[in-house]
Amino acid sequence: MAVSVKEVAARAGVSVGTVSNVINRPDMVKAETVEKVHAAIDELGYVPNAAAQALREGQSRSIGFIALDASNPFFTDVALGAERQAAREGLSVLLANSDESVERERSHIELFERGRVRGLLVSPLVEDLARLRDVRRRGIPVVLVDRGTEDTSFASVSVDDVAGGELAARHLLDGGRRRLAFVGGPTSLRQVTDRYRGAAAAVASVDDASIEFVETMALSLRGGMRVGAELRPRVAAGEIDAIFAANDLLAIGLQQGLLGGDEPVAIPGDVALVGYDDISFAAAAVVPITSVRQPRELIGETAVTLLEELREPGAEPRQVVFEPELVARASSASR
Amino acid sequence: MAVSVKEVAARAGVSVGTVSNVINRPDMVKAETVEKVHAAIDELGYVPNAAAQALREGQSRSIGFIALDASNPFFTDVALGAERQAAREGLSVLLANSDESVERERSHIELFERGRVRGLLVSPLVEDLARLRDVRRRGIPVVLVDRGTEDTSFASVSVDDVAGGELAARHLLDGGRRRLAFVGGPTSLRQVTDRYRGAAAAVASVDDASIEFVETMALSLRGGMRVGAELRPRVAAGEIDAIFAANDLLAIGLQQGLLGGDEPVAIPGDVALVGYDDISFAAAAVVPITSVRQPRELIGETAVTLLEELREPGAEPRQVVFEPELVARASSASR
DNA sequence: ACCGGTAGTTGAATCGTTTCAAACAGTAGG
DNA sequence: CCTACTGTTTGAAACGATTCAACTACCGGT
Repeated sequence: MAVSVKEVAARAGVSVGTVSNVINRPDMVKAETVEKVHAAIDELGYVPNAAAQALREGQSRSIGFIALDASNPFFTDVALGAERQAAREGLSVLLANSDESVERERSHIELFERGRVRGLLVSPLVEDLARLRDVRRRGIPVVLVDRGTEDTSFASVSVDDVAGGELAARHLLDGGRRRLAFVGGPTSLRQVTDRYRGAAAAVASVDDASIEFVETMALSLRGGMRVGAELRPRVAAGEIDAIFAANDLLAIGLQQGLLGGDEPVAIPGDVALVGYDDISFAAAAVVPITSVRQPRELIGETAVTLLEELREPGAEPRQVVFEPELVARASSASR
Repeated sequence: MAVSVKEVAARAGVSVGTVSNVINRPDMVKAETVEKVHAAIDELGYVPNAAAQALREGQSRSIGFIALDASNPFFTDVALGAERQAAREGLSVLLANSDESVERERSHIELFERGRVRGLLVSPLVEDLARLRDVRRRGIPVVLVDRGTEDTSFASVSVDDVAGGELAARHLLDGGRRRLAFVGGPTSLRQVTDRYRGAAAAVASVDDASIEFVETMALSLRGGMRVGAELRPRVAAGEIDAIFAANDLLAIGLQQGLLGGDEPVAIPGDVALVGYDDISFAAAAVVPITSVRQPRELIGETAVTLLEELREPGAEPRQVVFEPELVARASSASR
């Protein structure tokens, strides 16, 4: 069905080797021949078969990117950065969505491994990195994205989530808040626990301040709305005067939950709100949301760079950590 | 480097054919042999090479999905639906982002064609479908997503954008608005022109109503903000009392532009706002945005189904058209 | 002892591309 | 006329999985 080098060769009246040379090293072929072959390629609509190339080369020209949640704009921006850098090196990025499901993460890893991708960027779901270690042992370089780890045998690009959590909590404390709630989950996500730890550290340094951990099932709009509605009476009762959400989707949902219903509370009047990631929708919310910004596209670019570094023989895996930055908006204004 | 059937065969003390049989038709192999082979597979960490399989089969188990803008939650939801349906059929979906760039669209089409994907779902950028016709001629089935076409030789899944535009405009007119503005662009996108046409038709049926086309560079938050700021004085001057945005990203940006600056206007007091797609952020905006809803995940699922249908010999390409639905929120309340 | 049949296993051929040693044609130098 | 060399082209081998005709071993029946 599909056109192969063989047909092109026959049409141009040369051998398959020559066709391949025309494509890959045209300067060692006579100009006249090059022309003949190109004519044949165009006439037949020849498109090289990537499967055959990958088989020959031992690996494909693609990088696999497994995101925690592709519907979170944070990850699409990271992916955009990765694509950009990959394009510069003549590679492409295939995006897969683990949707916070361990099972899907597993099946995507396998899919990419079967595809002999050139490398894997993973925003890993679980604390257990054993599976990724297996992948690496089989010769596929792995870079962890948005997640640092003590295991320095992995290359990683991350943002200091403990510092980010501290930044957020300190900002709330500086604004005069004392009864904080941290909303996030599942606790199996490192991002969630680190951000909480940072916030808790900041809170511990202030005498009369406290922080409470409110666990959610997922870092989603929906999850936030539910918790927001639950927390509303407690805010009204003065038990909570500030909420730090583990990401912006959650924060936006929380805001909806808090502002909805029969007896909405005021933001920032009754309660201050801080999110994380600074996705573009955070600024567009009912009350613009203060957020901890991460250099999203830079994270993606750097991940691809680290991946390419890993391929050099004897290369040491690097851990790159960026610093987060607080973007203050109306949702956390002092009272 | 990587482990192949050959090594597995050697380790298990059988031939390569037997290893393959164990994997693909275990019931014709002696139980004892199956066990031996599985042991070898586990010990060596064998992962089948998808490139070799694809080469042999003539095509891969993956479907390519080229989205107009992967950072638009609308498309990630469509992709989610597609993935779900694909998973049911044992396939996977590879996502690529054309970012409203014709050049990137072209390069992704080529990438997928090289990869001999099983089919292509495309949300096409340009009116010119010639390139897709070439792809199809080379034997790769194509389904157009979110875009109908007169060319009935293409299978497509779309939502009636003319009806959607009419729905939006009629809603605004019913609310007493008369001086409408349609904001969208580029005009090369069918979605944009169809939605405008529908709106214009509704406006034409009301005597003293008018509609104006305001063109933007892209359907993005940023583009909306810019136009919103530009339109603000004209709204204040009473020249415009309703805005229909070609999608929700634009609408959210517009809202920010209208509400910002020194002399913000009131929504829906001074101007009503309607968006399109009903992405989850629309409801979370400063003023919750009325929007025309499309069955996002269903679109994705249906696209995959149509693709599989196309593979059956002699199958006729189907055009599926869904009906849009208006979701009224605060941004378009009557005065 | 021979035939037919069943169950299990084998290994060569195939897919499309790239590589590389070898072949070839032509030219300059001796 | 031979040698050495350059520039160009060739065709077979290799990558890994699957398929399928051919083969082996064994059993039951005659």
